[in-house]
Amino acid sequence: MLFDRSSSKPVNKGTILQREGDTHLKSYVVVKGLLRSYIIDAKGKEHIYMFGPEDWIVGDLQAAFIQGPTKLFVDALEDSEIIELEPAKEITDEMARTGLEKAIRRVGTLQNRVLMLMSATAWERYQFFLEEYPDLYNRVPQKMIASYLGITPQALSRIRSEWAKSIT
Amino acid sequence: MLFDRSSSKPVNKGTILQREGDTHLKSYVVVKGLLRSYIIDAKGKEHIYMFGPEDWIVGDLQAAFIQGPTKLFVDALEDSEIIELEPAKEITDEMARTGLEKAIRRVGTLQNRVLMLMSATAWERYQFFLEEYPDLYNRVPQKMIASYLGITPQALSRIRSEWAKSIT
DNA sequence: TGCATTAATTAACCTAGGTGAATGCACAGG
DNA sequence: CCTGTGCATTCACCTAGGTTAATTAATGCA
Repeated sequence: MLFDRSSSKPVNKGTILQREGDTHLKSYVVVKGLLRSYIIDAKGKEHIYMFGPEDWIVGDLQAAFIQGPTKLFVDALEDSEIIELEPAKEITDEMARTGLEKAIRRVGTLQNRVLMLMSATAWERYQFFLEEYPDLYNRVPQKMIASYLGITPQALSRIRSEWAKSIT
Repeated sequence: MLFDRSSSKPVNKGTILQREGDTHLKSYVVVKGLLRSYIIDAKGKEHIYMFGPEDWIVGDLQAAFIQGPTKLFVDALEDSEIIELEPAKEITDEMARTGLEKAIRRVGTLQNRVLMLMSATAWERYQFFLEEYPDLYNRVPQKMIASYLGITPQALSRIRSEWAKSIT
């Protein structure tokens, strides 16, 4: 899956690229840096849906495809370089093919995540994160890792300190 | 999304259509009846990944696409009529288009599920199930609903009895 | 450089939901 | 018609992780 890297544009850390309710959704190819997508639930709590380090594609595939409003926010956790993929009026055969591949890769990621969330303890979830995003554990604040795992920052801190003890 | 319903074949309740480790994976269009897919985790526990009532497509999209082995089992919870979609050697433009639509629909379902699993209490999960599969609550045993929600049958029983009390 | 804000840690306490075990039901097979 | 097996329910008990709050460590930012 190749993109024209010369057309990438810079976004500063903290920039919000997509908000809940937005339509005409783009997708974002991360050339450099780090994006994330997240929701804010009915109780006002933030839940990270996915991280987007280099080479990942971030966006709401589903809402973009059906041209409905999204529930997901997207913002930049680091100064980044991204390529914006415009929403298509007309889907070409070529687009369907590359889109299929992207969508299926996403299904795989989500499938693992669902199975993980249904069966894993907090400690196992942390292991899962370390495998899924090996280079992120010291790039993102722990409260965000916790949010991604569906646990509190305190619980994550506990896990890490027990783990540190266990290897002494 | 139309299929040739005349080519459907019957499967008996209890038939296992796909096992962990299988390759050359088919997808199954449910014409009538009910399938489910599930995993068995490292501790030997069964977790239902999705139900497949009428008009749903069941299978491991990801593993089928990359032609790897699956982690998912698929079996029939009722006597059913299904259409088997063979794994494709060559993906035509037409297949890419319909496949894209299926994959994206699946992404949407999984996205909701992830967000639900990360933020919802057992009671909220049950509500979610009732909305997602309105006609299934009295078609599948409660222990399977519990397995789908990621809670124990006892917890589901508690929820239901509290709910029954609350409407008295 | 200092001040203000946010992140991480730790500890005490609480609660939702898990575990194990007992009981009653339902229905499948002989 | 009986009997076994598995499902649902209920209860007592337990524990992982949530909550609240205080303390310290980082990280802006002026």
